[in-house]
Amino acid sequence: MSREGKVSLKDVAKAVGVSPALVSMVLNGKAKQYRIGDEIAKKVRKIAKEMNYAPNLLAKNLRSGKTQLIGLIVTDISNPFYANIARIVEDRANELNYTVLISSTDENFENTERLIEVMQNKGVEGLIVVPCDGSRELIKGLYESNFPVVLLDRYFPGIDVSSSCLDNFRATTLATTHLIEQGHRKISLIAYDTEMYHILDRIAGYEDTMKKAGFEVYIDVQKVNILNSKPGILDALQNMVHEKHIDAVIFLTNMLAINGLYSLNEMGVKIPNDLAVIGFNRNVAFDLHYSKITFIKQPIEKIAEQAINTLVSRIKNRNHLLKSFLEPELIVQESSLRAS
Amino acid sequence: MSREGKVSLKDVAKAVGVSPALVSMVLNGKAKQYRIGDEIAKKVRKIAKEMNYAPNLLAKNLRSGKTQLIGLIVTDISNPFYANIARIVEDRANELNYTVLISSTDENFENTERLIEVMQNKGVEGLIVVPCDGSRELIKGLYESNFPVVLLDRYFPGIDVSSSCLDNFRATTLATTHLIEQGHRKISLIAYDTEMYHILDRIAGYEDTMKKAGFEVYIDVQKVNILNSKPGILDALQNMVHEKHIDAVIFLTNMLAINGLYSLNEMGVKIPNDLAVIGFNRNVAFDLHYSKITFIKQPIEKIAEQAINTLVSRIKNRNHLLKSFLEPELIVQESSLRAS
DNA sequence: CTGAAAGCGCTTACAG
DNA sequence: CTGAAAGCGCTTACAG
Repeated sequence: MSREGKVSLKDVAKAVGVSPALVSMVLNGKAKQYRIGDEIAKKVRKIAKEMNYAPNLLAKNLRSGKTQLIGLIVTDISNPFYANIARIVEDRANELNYTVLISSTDENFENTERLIEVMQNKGVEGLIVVPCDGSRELIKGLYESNFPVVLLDRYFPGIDVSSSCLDNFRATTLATTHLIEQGHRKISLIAYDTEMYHILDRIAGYEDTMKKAGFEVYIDVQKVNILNSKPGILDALQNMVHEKHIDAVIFLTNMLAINGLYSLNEMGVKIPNDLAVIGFNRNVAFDLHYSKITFIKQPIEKIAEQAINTLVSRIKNRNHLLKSFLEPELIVQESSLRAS
Repeated sequence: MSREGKVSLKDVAKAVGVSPALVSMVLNGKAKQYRIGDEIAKKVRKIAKEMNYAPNLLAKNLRSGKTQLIGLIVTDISNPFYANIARIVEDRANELNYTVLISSTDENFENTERLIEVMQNKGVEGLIVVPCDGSRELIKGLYESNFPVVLLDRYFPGIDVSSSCLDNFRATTLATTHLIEQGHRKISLIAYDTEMYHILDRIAGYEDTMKKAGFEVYIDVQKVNILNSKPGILDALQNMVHEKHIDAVIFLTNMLAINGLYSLNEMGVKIPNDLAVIGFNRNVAFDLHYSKITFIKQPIEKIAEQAINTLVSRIKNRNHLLKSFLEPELIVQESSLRAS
């Protein structure tokens, strides 16, 4: 016996005095389909309940070839952004009768490769993946082997894999436009060094807006190492503030913003008088900052729900493809307002 | 076929020209035990690798009666504290060859009850649970049915269930002592309204320290509603500051501290000059605050590792019981220093 | 309308 | 040393 004291289908069948097959049919809601008598069906349900019968999902899944398992591979589940995503994916998956397996890659390609394999061995029917730098071909391979995948937060243009992301171009367009409207001219950007399109699009939205406004001469994008961003950010900010005398800075991720604010505090830069600041994603630290930080808000729930819904559709229908780019919102607080 | 294109044990056996049983034994490292020839064993391993064989875990687990699955039930996985815990449990569980299922209860008893049942139906071999108010008997029942459980972050005295928690009494003892040493006398506490012992112990540590120091007359514990703490905290703080003229306040959870800092900002209270403050758990907002917030640091990694290690020991050995209370650390920053 | 049989992919006694 | 058989708990054709 695999689970001590657990009642099996057979036990119920014996108690009712019918075959296990009949019990299985009734309990799976196929009584009608197999034209099983109402009386007997009712009796089966009643006794199953009394006996506290719960199906052994392992057996059920083995037999049906379905595991009702999906995998969520993020860069780091302890990052609040992904923790929020996980919570929503979890809740929605449960509604849809799926169980979620979660793992973290730490932005590492080998980990990503390994985790995908591990998850597949565990029988996941599909994956939601936050891909890291260099994983384009890996994801493409998954797609080509016809395995259901949905990318989350980041995407690759040119391959037919579904994705659920922010409209990153629009995000920085909103932010940059707002700063220009506030009278800022020398606006700078702190990004990290990557080939990933979510960041490239954010940079493009900024550059495009600056050029359209006629400020191309001030375009200044500084890229730092994501795995060790603190020193890079401090250097970049010192250069921007002391040498280039910029008016405003947009941080392209939450972590860059947080580390950037540390650096600005250290440098004694006053926000927004010395420098206007815009951050990315909500963070309690933004609201508790002496100058409440303006930030780009991602529609986290929509991104997560879109991802899980798309994945499940894809699992059920081999031809489903959906790339969605969801609308950001600029939450204007004190840090970006024109110095008075 | 349950997984398209997947090679099964049988396929490997056929390719090698032996029985499935033999392949199973070799691949499970039981070649020696069953005295299988070195040659043949090597050949099996080689061909299995070439064919990219990966066992169907569903079948394996069904047959062996083990799922290698454990459940982690927290109050909210999107809470950074639990997200951090989850990350560590996840990593450690993988090392031990277990897969983790995660769910959130939102501090709700019915959810807890339901999730425990759902997880058991999914075949988890044990559970790590953050119990909510009112779940004492539920946990006791689990224990009595001999199901492996380890409580995390919170515990119940008087029942023989393993737990991995902070030494909460010591946490507030450290904090209160520090404030007294800084010359504060009218020290107050913001707690939430609960019967749970992690909070009661924190209160006790404070009261005990205050009494020993001879300040019983100033003992002032304010309890707020955890599910809607903002208004309660504001009221409490206004009362404390304006009526009782306290010198210092300790917030008993991270969330209380964050919401408390909002309120203090609104009230225009200056930290630490008007009021000394100590928070709970690390939070970036503490370090970015205009007055860096002193806080009680939990040994998150130890708590998480202890929980998973204890659970796995318990799964393997029916008589294993371990209640651990781990050492807090007071990280002293500006917010608690004596007004100069 | 209902039962007996086969089989999902694996492992573990049991023979030899 | 190795193979054939049974069985984990379930579901799905197949009979009747």
